[in-house]
Amino acid sequence: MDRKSIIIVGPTAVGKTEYAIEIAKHCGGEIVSADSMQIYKGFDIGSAKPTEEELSQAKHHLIDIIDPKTDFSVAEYQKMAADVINSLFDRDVTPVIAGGTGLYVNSLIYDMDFSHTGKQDHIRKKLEREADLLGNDHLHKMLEKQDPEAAKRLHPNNLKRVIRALELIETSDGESSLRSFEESFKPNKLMNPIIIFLNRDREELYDRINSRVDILLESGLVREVEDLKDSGLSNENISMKGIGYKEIAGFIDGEYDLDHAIYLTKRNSRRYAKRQITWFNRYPDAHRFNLSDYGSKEEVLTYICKVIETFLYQTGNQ
RNA sequence: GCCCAGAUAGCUCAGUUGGUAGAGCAGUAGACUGAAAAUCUACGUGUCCGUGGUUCGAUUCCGCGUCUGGGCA
Repeated sequence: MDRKSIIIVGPTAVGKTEYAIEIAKHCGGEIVSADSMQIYKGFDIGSAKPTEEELSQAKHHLIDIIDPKTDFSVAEYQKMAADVINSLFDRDVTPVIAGGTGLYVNSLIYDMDFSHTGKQDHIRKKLEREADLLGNDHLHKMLEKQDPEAAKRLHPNNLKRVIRALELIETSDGESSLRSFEESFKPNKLMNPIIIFLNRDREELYDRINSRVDILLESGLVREVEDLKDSGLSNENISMKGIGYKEIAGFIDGEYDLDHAIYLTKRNSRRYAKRQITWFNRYPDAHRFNLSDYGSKEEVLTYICKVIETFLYQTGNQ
């Protein structure tokens, strides 16, 4: 039996959800989300989760399952996704992995190893304090002494990364170090994926992002953020750092007016889309589709499905 | 109609004692191994409103025009 999977990636608001559903229907697959916000319970409007109607059209996994008060990370995602994907393979169902979180997708298609030390809160806090007192360069110099390779890759101002690297050294007797992207560029042999990279002309994409933010507000985004805060979530929770959430939270806290919150949400979504495109541009084997080049959704789907069919019915020889 | 102020990057504006210009924001490009919707790095762009004059040289000074604010009638 071939263990083949389909991966749909692309920037926010490009239309991944609807295309993933069509593709899943077309090849009898089930959708596995690779989205770091849609995974949280209660983050419905701001993360643009699929609607009830969309959910009923294809089975979705890894959406709406994590308590937003807990700290979640790629490591957990990788494990959960692997379980889901394996169970789909067992049932001879094609996984259609869809989402915009590049690191999550990488954790599936590349051999990324998260078995070493996890997050170490006390060390992290200590180092953060040190950076505060002595400056970013100080921590970077510390890292340089103990792991020159990692230090070379990390800019001193990228505090989170520098701290993470030091955290690894402190907890593992210098054994493990922060590994580079290149080093882990080995494909995960269990996956055998075909990657579909959906994009649009920049101007059109930005128009879609801007008007989607307006729609999210009309659908009650402010209310959703208020409810989340009432339920005990604070701005410090990782889940609340999502675009649309942190900006509206600032408005609710009285830092600025709603118009400014909307402006920030739109701008940050645009910048995020830009970063996603940069990330997915690194996938050498991705099949790219610029949706702006086609007359209709049906037309694109014809082409996409053709590519997928060729892939699925190739006899696997891995 | 008269008086005053302004017109410079996509936007808001600074500046050039006359030698064709720079900040913020927007934008563009990139990095990424346990926060990733996070975090970090790098980079432009210009008929300096038009027109005539003074000048070796005008975006800068002067005249006229146009437009935009504000005031007075």
